[in-house]
Amino acid sequence: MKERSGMVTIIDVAKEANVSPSTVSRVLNDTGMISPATVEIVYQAVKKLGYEPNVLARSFRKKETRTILILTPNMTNPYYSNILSGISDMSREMNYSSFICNTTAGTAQVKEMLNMLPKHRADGVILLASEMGETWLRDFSENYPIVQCSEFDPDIQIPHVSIDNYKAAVEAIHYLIRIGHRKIGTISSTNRYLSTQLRMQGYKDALIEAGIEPEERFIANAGKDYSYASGCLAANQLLSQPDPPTALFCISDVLAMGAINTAKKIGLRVPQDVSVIGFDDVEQTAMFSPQLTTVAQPCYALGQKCAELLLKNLARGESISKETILPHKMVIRESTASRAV
Amino acid sequence: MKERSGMVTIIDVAKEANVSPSTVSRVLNDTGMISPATVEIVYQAVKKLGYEPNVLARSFRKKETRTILILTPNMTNPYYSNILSGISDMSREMNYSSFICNTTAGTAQVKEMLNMLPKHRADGVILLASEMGETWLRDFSENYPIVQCSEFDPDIQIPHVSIDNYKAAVEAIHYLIRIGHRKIGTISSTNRYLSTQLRMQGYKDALIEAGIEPEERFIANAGKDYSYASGCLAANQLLSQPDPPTALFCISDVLAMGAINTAKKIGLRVPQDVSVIGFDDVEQTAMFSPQLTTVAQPCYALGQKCAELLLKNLARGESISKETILPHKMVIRESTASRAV
DNA sequence: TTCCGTCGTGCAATCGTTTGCATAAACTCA
DNA sequence: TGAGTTTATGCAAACGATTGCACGACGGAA
Repeated sequence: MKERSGMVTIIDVAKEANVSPSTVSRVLNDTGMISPATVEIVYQAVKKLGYEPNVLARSFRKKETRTILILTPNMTNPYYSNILSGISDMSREMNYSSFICNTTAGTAQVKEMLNMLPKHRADGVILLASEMGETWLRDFSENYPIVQCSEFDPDIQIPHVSIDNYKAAVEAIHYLIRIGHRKIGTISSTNRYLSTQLRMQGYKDALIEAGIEPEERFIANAGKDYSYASGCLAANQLLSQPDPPTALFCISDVLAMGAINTAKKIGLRVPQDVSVIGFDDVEQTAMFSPQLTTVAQPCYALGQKCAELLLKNLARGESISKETILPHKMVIRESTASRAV
Repeated sequence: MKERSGMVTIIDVAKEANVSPSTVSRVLNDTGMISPATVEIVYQAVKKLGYEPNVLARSFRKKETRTILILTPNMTNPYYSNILSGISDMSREMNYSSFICNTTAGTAQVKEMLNMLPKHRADGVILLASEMGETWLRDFSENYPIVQCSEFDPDIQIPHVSIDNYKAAVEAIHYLIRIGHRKIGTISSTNRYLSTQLRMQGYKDALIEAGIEPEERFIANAGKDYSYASGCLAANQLLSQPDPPTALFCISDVLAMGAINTAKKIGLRVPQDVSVIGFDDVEQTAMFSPQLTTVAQPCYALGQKCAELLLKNLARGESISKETILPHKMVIRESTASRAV
């Protein structure tokens, strides 16, 4: 790699254009009044010298990085990667860059990464998937711009964007009941996400509302990781008991796929013997066979919205509304079938 | 959000510790000689005031951002997201941050993003999936540190990390031949990736080596996007002809899944009637049914290696070796079966 | 004691922009 | 024509860290 050709600064441009650095700066930033003639001259000098403003110097002076931090527990999971994609694209659209960081290691790592804000390495942060009970977050949010995506803690009023998980669950169960199911199980999780709690509540309430008493034996918990393997395990527990459920509401698509493959292994046909509903609607649900019936979350839009809220606050000082709910949608495909009542 | 409590600078720390700012700087950076006593005093002052160095000022002065740029055509595709994850984790380990940018819009967008380097917004760049023929890249690489992941152009000598695609394809075809297949088709793509070209060459050479003449009618091209839908289309073309192939070598797992589901739709059983091999070994291959036989790429490690090479160059001035090949691996699962000869 | 090398520290310049203030020129309007 | 206003520009001081250079103190060798 050859030595970078002597960096050209705003001073060089000023000299070339026979004006002061201030004027060049004003032209480039379109701030202050400058005559059209000068503008033209400056642009020509910029072009002639191939000047590129030093973002570092600019950021330093203006005390803004035009960069946001995104913390995600995982970036290979399609649910998160779609959100990340939404955030990322919207950021660029609004002339911001974004640092995406895995925080697999949990709270300690989150805290460590959040230090980027006091260090002036980022202007604001979007948190994906924070668990409940992190009260220290409130203090942090009083000092720095922050938006939470999908998950939040109702007791800690931090601006957040999500879907209505309770309603979504209720709708899913209603649908199963409507097509004739009475013995409806669920594969939930032991994590501390609000969404998990709300979906469980929706599941129970919808059953009760229909006059069906929720049964403990129809409820199974997958691991915190929402992994395929733990979906298999949970499904096995539910389906291999005597008088098993005829329908399963899973709180994620991956879990649902595990459930379906497990059902097949046990010798049950999906959807003829058991119906399965997933949650999220990640791409692979349509490639899976049978194609998954699921509750679709607008992941990409969720991400976009988070970025939009945060950046409008950063760039224009607009305050961030505490709660934004985006619409979900039941997508009925092949993994559910009606049952003669 | 309340006003950030008056930022504390290195000068405040210096005052508190009764030393000069230079000394504080030297303590914090562990550069130059300072007495243990002073070190102690400075650290106490830092702690007492809750001082966080202003990264912006530091970067500006040192002319380094400790940030790398990663350009990917897509971040939701699990193949890429695993690489990104590897890069990302390794960067953090080496105390660097990374900007991840989608460059869906193609070359123009790549060029635009690469401008972050002359603008001093990043110190180096990792390119995922560059197509061949981008000769302007050579000039760029002479001025800035750059590493290419997976794809590169042999005519443009830029440091790169990848697997041996030719050999991998040859192995896959050998395997199919060994288990009794003679009519072997391939689903390739019309993109301009070197990997595509090499895999095609490997496919043909392996057949010829085994005394089988490659037939045009056994070769189909999916779209440039490697999408599921285009995999379905290509498979349909291949399998619905008279005397169809008994095995399919697909250049990506998603394509393979499309092929398998299409085969099923046509009424062919996989693997009994037709064997299918994928490429990449993304997570979902194991959740798919039948589980996919495929050529595994070490995506995460690929990413790690790229980051390691780039960062060692950035941080320690080590030169980057032009070519790094990581091992691939055939993973035999359920989508292939031997055929009575 | 004198000389020299090493150690520990401070001074002040510097990095490239932005921006508050001052000012000169050009207009407006009575 | 002169006073007041607007327009266009330059000057110089920041921003917060790092770092080359200088200097005093100290220790050991001659």
